[in-house]
Amino acid sequence: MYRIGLFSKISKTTVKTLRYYNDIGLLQPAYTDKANGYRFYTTDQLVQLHHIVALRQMGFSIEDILQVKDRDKLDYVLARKEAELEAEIIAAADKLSRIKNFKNQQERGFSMSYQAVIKELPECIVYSKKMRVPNYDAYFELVPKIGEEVTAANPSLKLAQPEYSFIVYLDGEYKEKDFEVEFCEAVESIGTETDTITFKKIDSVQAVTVLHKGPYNQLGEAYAYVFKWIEDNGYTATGHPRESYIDGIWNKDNEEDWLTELQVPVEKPSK
Amino acid sequence: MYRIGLFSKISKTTVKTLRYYNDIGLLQPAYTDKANGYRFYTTDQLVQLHHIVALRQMGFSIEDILQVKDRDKLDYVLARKEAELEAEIIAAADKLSRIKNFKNQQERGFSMSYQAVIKELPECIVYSKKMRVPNYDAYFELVPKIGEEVTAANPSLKLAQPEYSFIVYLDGEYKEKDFEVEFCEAVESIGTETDTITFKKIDSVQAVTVLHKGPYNQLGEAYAYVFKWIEDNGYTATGHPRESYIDGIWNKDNEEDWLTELQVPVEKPSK
DNA sequence: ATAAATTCTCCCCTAACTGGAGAGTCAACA
DNA sequence: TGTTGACTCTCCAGTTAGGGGAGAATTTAT
Repeated sequence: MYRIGLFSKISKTTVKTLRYYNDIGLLQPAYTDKANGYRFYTTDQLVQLHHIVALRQMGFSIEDILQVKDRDKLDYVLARKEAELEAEIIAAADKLSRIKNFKNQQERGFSMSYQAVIKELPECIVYSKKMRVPNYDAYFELVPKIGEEVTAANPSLKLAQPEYSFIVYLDGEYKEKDFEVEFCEAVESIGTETDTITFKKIDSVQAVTVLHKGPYNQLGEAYAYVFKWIEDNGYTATGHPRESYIDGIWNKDNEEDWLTELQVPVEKPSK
Repeated sequence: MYRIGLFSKISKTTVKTLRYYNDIGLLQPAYTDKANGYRFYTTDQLVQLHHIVALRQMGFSIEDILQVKDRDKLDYVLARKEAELEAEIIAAADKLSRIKNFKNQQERGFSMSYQAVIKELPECIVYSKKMRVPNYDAYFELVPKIGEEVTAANPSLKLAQPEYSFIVYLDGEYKEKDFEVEFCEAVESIGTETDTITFKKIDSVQAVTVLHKGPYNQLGEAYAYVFKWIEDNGYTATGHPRESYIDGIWNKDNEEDWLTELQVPVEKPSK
């Protein structure tokens, strides 16, 4: 019979941990003195504790170890933990990749410091209109007219909150002039369509996003950055990029203050 | 100016998180209404938050991000986090390796279920005697005599607490009879040596340990297990194995109750 | 005017312990 | 026998990065 201090040295486990394991019922001392509360351990507990530590070193939580006392659940818990660890390695490698990418970008002293963030874009309902425009300015002149057209056909239709309007480039590549685009604006519900305007539900999707501050003719840099980022970090683009307009001519006079979020749907290939 | 709910949707960040970031001073709203405590955000905060989220997705803690506001510390924090992530990947791979090893062992239905645990063996002072013995029984008959010899030369010398005596095999390989061994017993301080007995300090060392319950002639299985484990899990043995005697003839009559901890100093090769 | 939605603060919860306070207990030494 | 000093006890608070929920106040919509 060893008292807790000696047993802690034999087992190389702290006294605090032994008391904690006692409290939560993971490892009971062989005997507890009723009068003074002293815990007494034997080599039986040493064997049990050795087993517990072995499982802890495999990464199991204490909850898991309590479960595993039921031998039937062992296989299940083992398999689950294995999958968890594999996911953990992937997640850490992903972070590492981002950091290396960031350091690289710093060293090269990119003119603008973009930051990629992965988000889940929630599903939404939009009305959409496809068109060919010669340049950005022409596009932004058209937008209010589209709004009027939709309101004419759907007088009580409301825009979604927060407002979310974006453009999708239908050309295979990025262009600065004469491009085929689809304008989308999120609304609360599906309305009645017109010749040129359709409604659709867009499913939620994972996307890498970048904020671009400044005029639209510099968006090219943001595109370059984000597509390089996607490649460098082992993702794959799975949809058309969206430009979501946050601040623009409608609320900021100075082009330098315009704010746009570039969103590119991506997936991480499993292997 | 957006209220918190709307801003939370725009930024895809929960209201709870925004309030928390406000509390800890990571992201202040543009304006807080004194009368009702309402927080108001602008697109300025959107840009800041985007940056924060990017750093969080690289794995930085909030503490780190607060530090990084001081641009000088950025490089240092980046490098440290990189090292941490690499260590994390190694640790997870290590756990995974142990689990796979454990599953394997289960399937093969090993006769005895050994469990390997890695521990730091603390430094200690021992007296030591080298000798050649024909077998275990002869060895255990000699041990008390060594004790007497040491006590004769050092009447006031005390054994370390907990008691720690072990045998080191000096032959290159494991043998069951006629082996060259070094007997060591931990004591409180260095004493005066004799012809055959020397004192030395043993540095702390990392070791993989296995508990063996039963008679000594079955220790061979434990050796086989532990050396296979070392190889399977990518470690390297860096010293002689020690047998530490916990329960034995001196306190247990039945051989089946004897308990021995096999300790093999190891290192994890860095690459 | 009333109902519904939004926001506020405050408190508790997480995992696996660690650190410390204050009090009681034990063994050794003078 | 008294007194240290070592040991042990319980209880409380803190760690991360928020999540859940209560109850109250305010704002918005009907």
